[in-house]
Amino acid sequence: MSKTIKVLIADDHPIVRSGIASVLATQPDFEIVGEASNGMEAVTLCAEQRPDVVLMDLRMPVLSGVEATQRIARETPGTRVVILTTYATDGEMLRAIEAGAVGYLLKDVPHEELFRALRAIARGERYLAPVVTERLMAHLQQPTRDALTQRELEVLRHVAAGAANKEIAATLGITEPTVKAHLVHIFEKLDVENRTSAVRVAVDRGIIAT
Amino acid sequence: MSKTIKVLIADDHPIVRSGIASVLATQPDFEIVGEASNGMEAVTLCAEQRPDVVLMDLRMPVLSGVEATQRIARETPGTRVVILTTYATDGEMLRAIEAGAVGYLLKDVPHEELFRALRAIARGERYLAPVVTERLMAHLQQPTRDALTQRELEVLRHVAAGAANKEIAATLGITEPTVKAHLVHIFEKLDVENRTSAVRVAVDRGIIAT
DNA sequence: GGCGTCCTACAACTTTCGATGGATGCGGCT
DNA sequence: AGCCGCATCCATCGAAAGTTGTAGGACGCC
Repeated sequence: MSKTIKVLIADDHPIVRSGIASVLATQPDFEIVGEASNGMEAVTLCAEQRPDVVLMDLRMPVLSGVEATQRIARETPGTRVVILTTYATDGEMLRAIEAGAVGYLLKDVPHEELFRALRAIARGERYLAPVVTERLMAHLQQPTRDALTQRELEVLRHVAAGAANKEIAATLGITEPTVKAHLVHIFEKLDVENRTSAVRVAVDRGIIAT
Repeated sequence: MSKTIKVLIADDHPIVRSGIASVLATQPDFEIVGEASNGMEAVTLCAEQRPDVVLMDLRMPVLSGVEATQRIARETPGTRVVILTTYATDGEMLRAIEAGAVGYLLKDVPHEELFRALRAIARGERYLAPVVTERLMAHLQQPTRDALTQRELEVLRHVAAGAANKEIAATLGITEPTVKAHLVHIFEKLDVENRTSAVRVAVDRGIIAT
C-alpha cells in the first residue's frame, strides 16, 4: 500500500493503550511511535516523534485532551489529532473541533472503522463517527437559537450552584426581577420549564461544567 | 505456577476487549475463553464456558453489568465476577457488590495490579482497588444518615425529570403536601437547600441515573 | 406489651419562583 | 440619521416551592 502511518496514543488507561496498540498491530501500515498517559506527555512526545496521527482521549489528568489538541495543532503542524473518547456531549465535540481535531471517534468503534478513519486522516481527509456527524449537524441546524449570552451563562452557573434568585442578584449587583428575566430567556433557549431542568440540560449539553 | 485461570471479558468497546486480551496474553497463567459485548452475552457465555473469572464493565447495552453480575452469581456459581469500569460512584460500587461481584477495579489500573487482582480472585480472595476501598469505607463510616428511602428516591427522580410537586403527587397518588414533606427529608439527607441542588448532588453521587 | 424510631401522610403559612409587560441602551444595517 | 434587533434591566402578580407542626402505622428492641 502506501508508506507507514506513524501513530501516537494518548490515553490515561493502560488497558486502552494496549488495546489500541494490539488492534493497530494487526495491520502492516501502522507504526506506534509512542504512548502518552496524559495530555502533557502527548504534547512533548509529539514534538519529539512527529507522528502522523495522534489518537487522543479527552478526559485525561494534568492536561485535558482539548488543551493538548490545541497545543499540538499549534506546535506540531505536521501531526493531525483524532479524538477517541467514550461519550460525546455537544460541548466536548465542539470544543475539540475548535481546538483543531480533524477526527472524532467513539470508543465503541469497530476495528475496521478505526483503520478506515486513521487512513483517511493520514491522507489529509477528515473523519467523524456517524453519531458525531449526526449530533453536529443537528446542533448546527438548530440555529443560534440556543446560544446563551454571557450574562445568562453567569446566572445559569449560579443557579446550578444552588443559589436563590435573591443571592444571585446580590452577587451580580442587579435586582432580583432582572435575574428572573434572564432566567425566562434561559428557559426559552433551553426549552425547559424550570431551573431544575435547565441545570440538567445545561450539564448534559456541556454548557456548564460538571 | 498453578493451573490456568480461565477469563471471560465483557465490555462493549472492542478496543478495550483487545486491550485486556493483549495484556493478559503476556502472562502464561491466563486463558481467555470468550468475549462478550454486552451483559446478556456475558451471561450466556458464562453458562457455556464456565470461566473462573469474568472481567465485567458496568455500563453496557442490553443488560447492564450489575444485572449480568446478579444472574451469573446465581446461575453460574463457579464463576467469580470482577468489575472493571472507568468511574466509581458510590451507588454503582454498592450495587455491584450487592449483586455479587468479588472484585472492583478501575480502568486506569496498571497491568501488574490487574494480574495480582485476577490471581487473588481466582484463589478465592476478594480484591478492591485502593480508591474503591477508600470510598467504600468512607461511605460506611458516614452512617446511614444519607440513605434515602424508596419513596424519597422515587420523588427525587421525578424532581430530576423537571416535574412540579403537583405533578409528582398526581403520578404517585398522594397529595402535594406529602411530596413536600419527602422533599424536606431529601434536602436534609443530601444537605442542600433546594431541589436544584438536590438533583445535582444526587447525580454526582450516582444516587439517580444520569 | 410497651417504647422508640422511622416512613409515610396531611394542612396552614411564608417565601421564592416564574409569567407578563415594559423600559433603556448599544450596535449593525439601510 | 433612522430603524431594528438584542442584551440588559426593572415592576407586578399569581403559582409554585419550601417551612412548620401534627399524626397514623410499621418495625425492631428492650
